[in-house]
Amino acid sequence: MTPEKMHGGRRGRGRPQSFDRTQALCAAMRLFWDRGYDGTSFDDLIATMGISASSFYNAFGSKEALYHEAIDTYMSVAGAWLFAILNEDADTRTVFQDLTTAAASEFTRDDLPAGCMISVAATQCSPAQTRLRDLLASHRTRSEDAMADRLRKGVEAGDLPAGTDIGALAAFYGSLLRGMAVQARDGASRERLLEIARIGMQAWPAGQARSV
Amino acid sequence: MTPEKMHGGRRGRGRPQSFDRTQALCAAMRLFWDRGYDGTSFDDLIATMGISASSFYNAFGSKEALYHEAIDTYMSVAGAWLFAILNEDADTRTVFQDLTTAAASEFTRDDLPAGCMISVAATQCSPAQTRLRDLLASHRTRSEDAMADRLRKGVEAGDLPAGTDIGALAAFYGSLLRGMAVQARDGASRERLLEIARIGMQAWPAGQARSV
DNA sequence: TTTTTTCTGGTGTCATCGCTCCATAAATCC
DNA sequence: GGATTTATGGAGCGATGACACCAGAAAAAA
Repeated sequence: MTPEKMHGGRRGRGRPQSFDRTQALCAAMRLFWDRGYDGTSFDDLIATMGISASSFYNAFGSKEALYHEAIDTYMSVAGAWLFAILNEDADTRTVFQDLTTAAASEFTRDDLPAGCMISVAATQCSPAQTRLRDLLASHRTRSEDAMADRLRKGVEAGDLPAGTDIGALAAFYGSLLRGMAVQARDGASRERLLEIARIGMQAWPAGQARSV
Repeated sequence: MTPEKMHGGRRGRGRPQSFDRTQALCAAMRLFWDRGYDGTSFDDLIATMGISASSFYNAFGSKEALYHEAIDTYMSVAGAWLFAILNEDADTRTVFQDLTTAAASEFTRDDLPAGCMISVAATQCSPAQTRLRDLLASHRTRSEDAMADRLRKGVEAGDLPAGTDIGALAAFYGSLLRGMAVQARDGASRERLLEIARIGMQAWPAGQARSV
């Protein structure tokens, strides 16, 4: 085990890295986000990250290891809004309203690639990438489970009818978010995504005031 | 221009093909459907199709040309249910109800790959595949436009309120279908997809009886 | 300064990918 | 049957992908 490649601690003995690891990782994340795993070549990566092949290999181990790190970074940084909103202290309906509208905004930021890095990744891939596919699918499941948990709390709090099908409702909003991610990648505007979000909230259980 | 590689007419002059072109095309379609364009290699293709490299190249021209043919085949065969339902002579709400439930069934057939070949394809790809990405995106747009057209007829027929935002509603159901396609690829059951479809129909405009 | 430890650029390697060429086999037309 | 036309199998090609190695450079520790 190497001693974690000096995390800020900066007390290694030899020559220090000439590049910012975090920054390089972020650059890689954006590239993977935009082009997917297969669509991003080794050469693209080191060019974008501004480092040499050996530095790359030395600092990140392999393309696949870097992808894992990029996913983790995405989950804890760029995709953190989802879990943050699910932990909001608000009415359950409000939480999901915020969730869908935030998705519309986050999927169309002009400082980041469109859509979501996880939502649609590795749904079609070669048998050699089964591990990657499973990883991505598990992340999707995790997001959906988090939504289900929040819905369950909503039922307990009386925000939702007792008989509400938690799993189905979470799957519905999960589907909607993933569909919105595809739309975003196809170039849909933020306004269009907000309209989709608004209509999606019309499906919220039990009688609300409705309008179209 | 070669004379269309003898379509059934069987009146070419030289040695006849030893394989069924349509059947080989179908096999290729399934492989592309399952693994995507990048995830499907030349060798995978000719192995599955049961032909040699030169036969492949002779009969289909290139991997990309074959992909185009596979997409066309999908649209006119495996994905035909969508347009068929949109042309049904029924109440607009019924049409969309049928659409979403049919999607649940079609996305989980046990004789075909899960999900949809078009919905989620090439959303993340290398710059070299911009053409492919645009092609897929245009197919998605076409499906959504077809839904919008049907909704417009619904407004004209009085099935929907005059002020209905056609584009937004079509985008909503487009998103839902694409999300369902991802769920299907991740292994969601037909029942789960039907639940998603059912909830999606709760978002239908104007006061319907509602229950969860 | 010397030693030690680590980073860095450049080059090389091995596999795979999509594709092509060529000699040959198998049909049809005369 | 002979000529013509087309398909087939097999070998191989150039490009690219991901990775590995090595000699040298640079900084901390002694």
